[in-house]
Amino acid sequence: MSRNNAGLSHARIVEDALRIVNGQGLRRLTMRRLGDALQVEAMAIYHHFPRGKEQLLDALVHHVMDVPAAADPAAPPDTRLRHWAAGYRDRLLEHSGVLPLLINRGYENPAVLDALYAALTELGLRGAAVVDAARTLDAYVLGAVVNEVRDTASRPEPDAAGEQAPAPPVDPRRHPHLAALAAHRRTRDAADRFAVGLELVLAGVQQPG
Amino acid sequence: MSRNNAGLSHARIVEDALRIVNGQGLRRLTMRRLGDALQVEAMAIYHHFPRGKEQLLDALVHHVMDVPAAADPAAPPDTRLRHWAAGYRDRLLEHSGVLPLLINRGYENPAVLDALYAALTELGLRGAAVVDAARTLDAYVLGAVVNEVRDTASRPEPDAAGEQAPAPPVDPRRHPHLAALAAHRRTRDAADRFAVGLELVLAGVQQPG
DNA sequence: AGAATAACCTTACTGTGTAAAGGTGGTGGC
DNA sequence: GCCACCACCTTTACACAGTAAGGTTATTCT
Repeated sequence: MSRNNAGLSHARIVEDALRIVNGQGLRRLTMRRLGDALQVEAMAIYHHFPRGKEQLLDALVHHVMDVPAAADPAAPPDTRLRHWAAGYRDRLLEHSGVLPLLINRGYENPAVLDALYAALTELGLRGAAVVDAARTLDAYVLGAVVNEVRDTASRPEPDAAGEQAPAPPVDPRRHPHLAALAAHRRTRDAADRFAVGLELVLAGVQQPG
Repeated sequence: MSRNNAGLSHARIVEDALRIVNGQGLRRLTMRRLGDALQVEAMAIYHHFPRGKEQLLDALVHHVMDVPAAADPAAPPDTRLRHWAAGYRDRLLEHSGVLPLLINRGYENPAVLDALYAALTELGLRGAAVVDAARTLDAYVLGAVVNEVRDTASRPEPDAAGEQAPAPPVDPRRHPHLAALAAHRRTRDAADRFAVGLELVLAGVQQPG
C-alpha cells in the first residue's frame, strides 16, 4: 500500500475506464481522469499499458466483446439465435460509449462465432450459406444498435412538463409516404423494433427451407 | 483578397475537412491543420462555425448524408432498393472516416427515406411493415459497412510478395464449426458479401408475399 | 548485505480546442 | 467626403490532452 504499490491491475484499470466511458462518455476518458479514479497518477497506467491510450482502448473493446458463448445447447437453434442477438445487443447497449471504437478495432470472439455457426447449421444451412447468414445477422444487430443509440441520444429529455416530441414537420407534397407513415414511426419501443427486424432477417436467412 | 478576406466559406471548409478526414483519418482533423489546408489561421473557422469543432463535425455528417434520392422512378421497386443500398454503402465507404460520427449525430434525409418507403410500398408492404422493413434494411447496410471497414482496416497490406493471410489458428476441438467453415470465410470479396447479405434481408422483408 | 526489479511519481514538452480581443478593409448613411 | 459599422480574419493566451524521460521506493533475488 505504500508508494510503489497502489494495487493497480489490468482488470481494475479496464473496469474503471469502462465506468468512466459509460458514465461520462468516451470523450471524457482521459489518462489523468482515469488516474484520479484509480487514485494514482496518470503515468502509472503506462506501466500496465505500455502502448498507452491506444492499448487501453483496445482492451476496452476486448473486454466488451470477450464474453463466453451463452450455452443453452438444449434449446432449439432459432431460440439460440434470438438469445445470441439479444445478448449481443444488450452488451453493446450497456457499453454504448465504446461503439465508435468497434469501427476500427478488430475483435472476433471464436467461441461466440462458433456457436453462431452451430445454430445456423442446425437450422439446415450448409457451407457458404452459414457464413453468409452469420455475417448478415451480425451486420443487422450492429447496425440496429447503432441506430438505436443515435436515436436515444438525439431524442431529447422529457425535461419540462409536457414537452416531449417536437414532431418534425414533414411536407406531404414532397414526401407523401413519409407523411402517411409518420404515425407508424413512433409506435414500438426500441426493444420491439429490434425484435421485429431480427425476425425479418431470420426469415430471410432461412429462405429456401 | 486582403487580410480580411481569404475566401473562406462553409462549403470550402467542409470540403477540405472531408479531404483531411478521408486522407489522414478523423484523428488528424484538427482546427490548425484544417486552417493550414485553407491557408488561414485556425480561429478563422470559428467565424463560419461559431460552435466550433462540434458544429464542423455535424456539418461533415450532414454533407455525407445529404444527397438527393437517386431517382429512377421507372425501375421496379426491388431494383430501386438494391440501388439505394449500393449507393448508401458507396457513400459510407467513400467517407468511412466519418463513420464514428454517425453513432452520436443524427442526420435523417427525408427525400431518401420517402423513396425507400415508396419502393417498399410498391413491393406490397403496408403500414407498420413498411417502417419495419426500412429500419431493418437501414440497419443491415450500416452494420455491413461498419464490419467491412473494420475488416479492411485490420486486414494488413499485400505489401511484400506472397505474404497475405496470416491464417489465424483455430482449434478444431473447441470450435469445430469455425474450423470446418474457415475456407468459406475467405471466398467472396467485400462487394459480394454485401450483395449476398442484402439479398437475404430483402427476402426476409417480403416474407409473406 | 547488496543489487536488481517492479510499481509508481515528477517533470516537461508538444499539440489541441477555443475564449478574448485586436486589426482591416469595404459599405452604407448623412 | 467622411465616419460609423460590420464582416472577416489574426493574435494572444489558457486549460487540458497524451506521453517521453528519468527519479523514487519497496520487494525480491542472490
